[in-house]
Amino acid sequence: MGRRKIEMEMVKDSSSRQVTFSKRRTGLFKKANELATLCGAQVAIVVFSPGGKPFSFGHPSVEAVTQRFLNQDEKPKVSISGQVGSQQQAKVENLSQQLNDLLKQIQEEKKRGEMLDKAIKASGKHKCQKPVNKLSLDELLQMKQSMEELREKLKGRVSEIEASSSLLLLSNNGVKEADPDN
Amino acid sequence: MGRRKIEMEMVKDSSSRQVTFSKRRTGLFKKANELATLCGAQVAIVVFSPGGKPFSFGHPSVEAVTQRFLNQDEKPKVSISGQVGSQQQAKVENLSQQLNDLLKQIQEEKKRGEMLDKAIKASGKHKCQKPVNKLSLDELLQMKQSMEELREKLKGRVSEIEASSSLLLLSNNGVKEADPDN
DNA sequence: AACTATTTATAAGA
DNA sequence: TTCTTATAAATAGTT
Repeated sequence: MGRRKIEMEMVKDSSSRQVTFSKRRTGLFKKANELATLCGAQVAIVVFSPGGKPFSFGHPSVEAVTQRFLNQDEKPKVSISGQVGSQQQAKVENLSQQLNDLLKQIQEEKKRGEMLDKAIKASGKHKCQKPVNKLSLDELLQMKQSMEELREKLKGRVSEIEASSSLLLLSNNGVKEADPDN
Repeated sequence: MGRRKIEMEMVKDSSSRQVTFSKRRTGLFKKANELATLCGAQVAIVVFSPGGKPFSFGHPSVEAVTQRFLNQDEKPKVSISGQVGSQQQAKVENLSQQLNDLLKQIQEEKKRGEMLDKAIKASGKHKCQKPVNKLSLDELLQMKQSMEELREKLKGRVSEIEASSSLLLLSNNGVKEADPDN
């Protein structure tokens, strides 16, 4: 977005990279602030510069966003209890199992996709002797579209789940704002 | 940045606000990805939509960045029954890792889908009007159906996992004891 | 979900 | 670093 278009790869010169980082970090935080203001959304960002320095942005604050889940519904404070602990453990294990299942099913879809590829190549090889008719081509295109839609949905859902897990992690540890100038 | 300049205040119309959120969230994540790529920086973002849905972006992952962030200014953390707490944390981390892997596979799938697109267009160029042999056509139709069925299964499964995530969050909330601000 | 007219971000340069 | 400016990119309104 400047005098010239730049390749999307690591800026080689260390000094230039630092300049780019500063400019773009400012831009990113500005965008985040706009998103929060315009949409009433809550946003939390943590960034480490190439030099390893931490920066953060939060609206209303990094902490507020990470604590949101906990403040959502009031829960009676439960003291340390082996029983609660094992319930948690069971839930984590159950969650892991479901993720495994999901993984397997996605792999199955991958196989099917590969078979689809073969079918298409095969029909192409025969040239016009046994070519694909319009109907089957439409079917293929439909199939492709539905697959892409599925992937998009999955991607979105997984992001949401990831966010949940991350926030859980944060809430268990506590969060602290970093000084942007350090 | 569009047809007209807009005021930096909450978009009043709920529907428009949702559209604006989607567009800008996409833009924000793209900017974050560029920052990470160009500068070799680590970035983590968590956003709540006006509707309350969580979204996240992370490079290399939200977990990796948040962990680093939390670890840098290490605080003596009061743990209920220290052992259980760290076990839970380890499990959540592992869970997050699995989710990351899922994301990667989905992205790989997307690439494959793009190649499929090319293949379909290529076969379409031949303008072959003759139908494919019955066997392969049946195969294609079968494949399409099974894929659609799989799609439904996956959608249901993801919903279950989301529900489990919520339960997990709630259960952990009940056990939390240490002050998150420390 | 695409499409443009504009605005905004920013890569170079000073 | 900060400012300037030519250009690339994001996006508001529209379809």
